[in-house]
Amino acid sequence: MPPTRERIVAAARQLIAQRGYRGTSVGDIEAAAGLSPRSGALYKHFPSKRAVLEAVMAQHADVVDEMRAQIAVLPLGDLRAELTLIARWGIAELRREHELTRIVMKEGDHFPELAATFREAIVDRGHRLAAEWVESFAARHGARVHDPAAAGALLTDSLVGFTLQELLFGPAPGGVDEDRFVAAWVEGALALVERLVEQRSPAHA
Amino acid sequence: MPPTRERIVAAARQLIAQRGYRGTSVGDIEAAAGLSPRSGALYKHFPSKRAVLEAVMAQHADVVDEMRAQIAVLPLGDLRAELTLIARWGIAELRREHELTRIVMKEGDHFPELAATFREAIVDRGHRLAAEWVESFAARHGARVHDPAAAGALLTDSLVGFTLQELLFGPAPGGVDEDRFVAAWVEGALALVERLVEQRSPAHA
Amino acid sequence: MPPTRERIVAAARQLIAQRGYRGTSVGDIEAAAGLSPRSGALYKHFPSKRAVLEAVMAQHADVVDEMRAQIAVLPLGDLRAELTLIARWGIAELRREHELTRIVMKEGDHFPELAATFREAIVDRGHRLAAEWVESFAARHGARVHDPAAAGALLTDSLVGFTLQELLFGPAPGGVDEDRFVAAWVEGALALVERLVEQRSPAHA
Amino acid sequence: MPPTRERIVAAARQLIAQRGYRGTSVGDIEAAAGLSPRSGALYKHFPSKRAVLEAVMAQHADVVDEMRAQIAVLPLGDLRAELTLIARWGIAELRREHELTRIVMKEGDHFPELAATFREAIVDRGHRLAAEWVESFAARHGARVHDPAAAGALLTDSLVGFTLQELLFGPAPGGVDEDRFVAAWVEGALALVERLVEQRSPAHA
DNA sequence: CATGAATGAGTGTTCATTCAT
DNA sequence: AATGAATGAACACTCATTCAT
Repeated sequence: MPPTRERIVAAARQLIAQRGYRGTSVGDIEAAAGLSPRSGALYKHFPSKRAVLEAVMAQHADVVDEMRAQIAVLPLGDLRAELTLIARWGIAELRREHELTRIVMKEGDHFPELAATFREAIVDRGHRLAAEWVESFAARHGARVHDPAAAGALLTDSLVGFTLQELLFGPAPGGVDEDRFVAAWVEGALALVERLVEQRSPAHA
Repeated sequence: MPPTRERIVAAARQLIAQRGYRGTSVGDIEAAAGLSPRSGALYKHFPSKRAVLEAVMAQHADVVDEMRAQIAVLPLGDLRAELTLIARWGIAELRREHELTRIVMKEGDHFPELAATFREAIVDRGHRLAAEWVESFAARHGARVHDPAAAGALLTDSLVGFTLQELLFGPAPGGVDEDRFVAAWVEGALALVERLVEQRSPAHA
Repeated sequence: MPPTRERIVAAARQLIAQRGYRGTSVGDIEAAAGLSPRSGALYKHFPSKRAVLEAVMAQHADVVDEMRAQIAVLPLGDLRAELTLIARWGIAELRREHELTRIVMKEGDHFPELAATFREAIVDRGHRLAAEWVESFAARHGARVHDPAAAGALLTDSLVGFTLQELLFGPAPGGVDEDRFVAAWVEGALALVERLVEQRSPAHA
Repeated sequence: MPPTRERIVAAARQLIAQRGYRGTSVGDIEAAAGLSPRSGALYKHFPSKRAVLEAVMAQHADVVDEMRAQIAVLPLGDLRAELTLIARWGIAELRREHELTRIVMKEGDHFPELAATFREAIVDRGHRLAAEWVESFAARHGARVHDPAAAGALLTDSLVGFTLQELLFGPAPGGVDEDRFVAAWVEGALALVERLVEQRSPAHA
């Protein structure tokens, strides 16, 4: 059994993601961590309820570091295959952060540093990665793109939008599932980058 | 001054969007509605706190109906102009629902009917509108599209993703603003639908 | 329809007997009196909730006066028949006062004058009547009784005990019903007064 | 100092007997139990206010068991002495249950199980004991009684009536005190059982 | 390190009462 | 005379936090 402190953090992350910060009582966390509920045992490990939430967010930095490592390994072969991989990987990553995302959605207003951390670690990084990919693609075709950041944001935000809706509402009954969405996204991405390269390369020449 | 009941609903919408349902006390709502706080005056107009939240969500149906009306008036001329208008209008609509969206993000878990209503009224409708637009565009070019629903979801979700991030984190400092995002979106949409039409149209063969 | 004031008193008596004073809200009384609940309409007729209770008790004096009149009419024939009549009439009277009795049981602590009034009007009167009957019976047999008040109390309190239990617990399932209780009471009363007369008359002679 | 739980039960019994269930606030009970009022400390020991009332009634089962033990020890010598003892003991027992009785009178409507428990534990038991006594008395004289249950109810209910009036109104000023009432009761009981035996015994024929 | 008891502030809700209409 | 809205004080109950053991 992991040490009590870690059990508390894990329990808190799960509960807060489900019920929100105010909706989760210290007693709930204690119970879920295997302590006797309402005993105050949590306070041997954290000075306050809020400190537990901060620990939950802090724990998150590690996760983000893992992500960075994985990204380097992306294969470069068939363009369509590459884009499909990117899309799937992005969705998977966002899903892995469901709980943290939920917490940010629920408590971001009250814990702005928390929201800021999350944005830098996940969102901004995603935008930057996508922008870099667009630029590198253009470079591979000897072209330059007018606004690669915007293109990156577009590619990223559509994945984010899809995932957040799934998170908020569950899978749509009769809606577009991941496979179809990814297929559409790949087609759109392909169309976009090819058009960007076409548009700009003649002008540049 | 609008009648008390309406003031209560307005106050509740704002407060709950900011602080969440549990974070907003009946006394807070009363105070914000110009009643004396902790007086229980709210209960002359609603049987419970929860009923206030339901009224907040109900109020929303009207908004959606307005949307439908506006959409019919969309001009059909220059394609790029049309898409720009669609994007701007979609973002504006989603922004208009910021508060409701916030409430759904914070309380969707606890009030599933609320989330379901929101999904049907806003998200699903958006998807359907976009899918219809794609199909009508293809029809205008005598073509058919493989998976118009997926294309519609893609177009919609990217706007949703953009707006939700803005909502969650505020405007990104040094990030992509609405103008640039819309420009990228229009380009992407254009590229996508043209490619879809080419791929599928018999003319292509 | 009787005037509002009377409807309020009637409604209050019933409700307070059922639910107690604190368990009955002004709104309940208003509703039961045909006024719109929680409107405060009661206060056009009474200065306070407590004043309503006082009016309920005051109304009671009339009832007691009726009792006095009936008692004179008691027939004097067969002794067993006479006692049976007394028992049945006593039980009936106590039952007629069920609601007031309930109120006294529930609220007597808080409204001592109310309890005192009730005692004088019902209990003490019963005791006195019974004592007088015992004495007159002894006189009819040319005897005197040692403690007619105690004998009267005994005869009265057994009826009271029977009725109060019925009131508190409802009719006992498989218990002794009114007919059997009255039969036993008559037998007991007969045995008692005959013994009292025997005991004392020889000593007196 | 007895443990907190017991102090709460004791305080609750007293307060509820005086003021009724609704008239007694959790804060009142806490204060009377030596806890800080309105602190919610009671909820460490009971899940709800109602549970406290139930504990008060449950406590009562022990008392009844004691009664049964005492009754077995009743001496069998002089009949008049035996009856006097029975009467005094019965009155004493009923007085010991004054608080519980008050609670049943005030709250029996709202807590029917409570009233039912009380009835079975106290009233029905009393009736049965008295009926058995009458039968055993008749048996001692080789006779049988027509309706021993009714006779038992008569003997019991007169004691109950006496005690309830005392409870409701306090000792009557200038009324019949316990000594005189008991004397009358013994005389009545004696007269009754002797008459029942005469009536029914074959010796009478 | 863990527990049970305690505390005081707070929550949603009810209610007697007042007042303008 | 009756109503609907408003008020402030109460109530049952919850919770974050502290402390002695």
